[in-house]
Amino acid sequence: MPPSQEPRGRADAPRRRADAVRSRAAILDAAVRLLNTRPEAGLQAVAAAAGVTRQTVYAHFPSREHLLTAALDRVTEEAIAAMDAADLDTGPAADALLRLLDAADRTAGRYPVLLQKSHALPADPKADHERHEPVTDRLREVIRRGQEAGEFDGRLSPDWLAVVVIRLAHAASDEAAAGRMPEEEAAGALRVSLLRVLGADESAAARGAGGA
Amino acid sequence: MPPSQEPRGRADAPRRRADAVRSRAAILDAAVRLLNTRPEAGLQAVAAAAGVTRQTVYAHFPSREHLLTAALDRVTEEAIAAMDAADLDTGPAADALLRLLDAADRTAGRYPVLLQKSHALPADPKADHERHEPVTDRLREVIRRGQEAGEFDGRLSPDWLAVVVIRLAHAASDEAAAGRMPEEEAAGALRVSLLRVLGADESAAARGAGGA
DNA sequence: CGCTATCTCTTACACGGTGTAAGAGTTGTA
DNA sequence: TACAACTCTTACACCGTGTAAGAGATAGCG
Repeated sequence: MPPSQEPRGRADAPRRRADAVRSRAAILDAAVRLLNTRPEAGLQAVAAAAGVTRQTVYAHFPSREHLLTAALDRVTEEAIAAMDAADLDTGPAADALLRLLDAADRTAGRYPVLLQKSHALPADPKADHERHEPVTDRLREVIRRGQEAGEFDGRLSPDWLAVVVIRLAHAASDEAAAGRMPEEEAAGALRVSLLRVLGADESAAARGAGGA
Repeated sequence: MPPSQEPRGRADAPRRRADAVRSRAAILDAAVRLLNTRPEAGLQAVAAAAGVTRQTVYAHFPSREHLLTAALDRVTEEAIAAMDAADLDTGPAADALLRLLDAADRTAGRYPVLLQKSHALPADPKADHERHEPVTDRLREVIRRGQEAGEFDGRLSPDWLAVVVIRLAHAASDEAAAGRMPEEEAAGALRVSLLRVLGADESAAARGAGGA
């Protein structure tokens, strides 16, 4: 994953110094790490964890909320990269969808607390939705492909079905995390539920049963 | 809805005064009203809206979180009452389920912001889950009844299906609220999705199509 | 009606987090 | 080396939470 933000093509940008990028990265890093285990931590603590003063944090991020947003963007990028690594245009759409969920879950599973509070705190739900767009885009495409191939039923729109898939995946994940369902049972219930709501015949379920 | 908390059978309770209950109710009332439109409002503001001092608030609720919890309990009670008013043991389970969702949605729709932040802020998800138990209980029962009558498929557990129903209902509600789907389309998509995941044949969907 | 326990109000303080500000010191880079 | 960029130190104002004590008001009892 390339840092992807230093040589900002902008000609009017007054050229950022090397230690500035280093500081920014350290802060963002500390924020992700610390806020994941203690979401209510103050900027003081974040700064300390980054080996930096609180004022330096404010030098890079105008407010707590901005820092939060940047941290979430970082995690989202990671998830997107993981998703792109699992080639979604290959094989049956049902399998691709399960691979997609697996990739997303593996990344998201690394930041449980942070993600938990993410769609809660951010004040305006619009930014949250936009952040997730790249994720739902890929999901939508897989669903659309499955519908066109006759693998999924086409009466419900890919947009709605993408939302449904995400919600159900979260539901299964939450139930398992809360200990109300064994991990394995949750995965199975999720798979069956998804295939049903997608209108796929259940033979597809048997094929995918090998995965955890 | 009876107040249901004054003559607390407890003999050791030193008898609460009338203005105390009045204050408590006013505070709770103001909290629900105010926090619903401005969730970040301080206790100062809540107290003012209740016509009371901040200290009086602390006399009734030891902390902000306790007040929040009490306010959510109040709303939950209201939702439960609405659900019990729609007799769920009558008629086809699919219809009962839609009535149940309608009742819940009508109540929850009155407190959009409050409910939005509710499952976010509460720090520990356990209390949140317990609060919703009475709701999921009723939902589970309807699902179980439908399964036993052969109306729904029985391969997925009522526990999981209850969770699924709630999540999908929230999804449809959110999509409509965010303007990403017309209200009517969201309701339709929800109905079809629910019946599919419940394993009900789609003839039931046509019957319920009259409701908004 | 009057007494008393209860409740409310006023005032005050401590603490922590957020955000702003200015100046001195340090470090990267031309 | 010299300048610009960056960081650090120190300091302040503001707001929300939570605690504390005492004076004042009121409900409910006999």
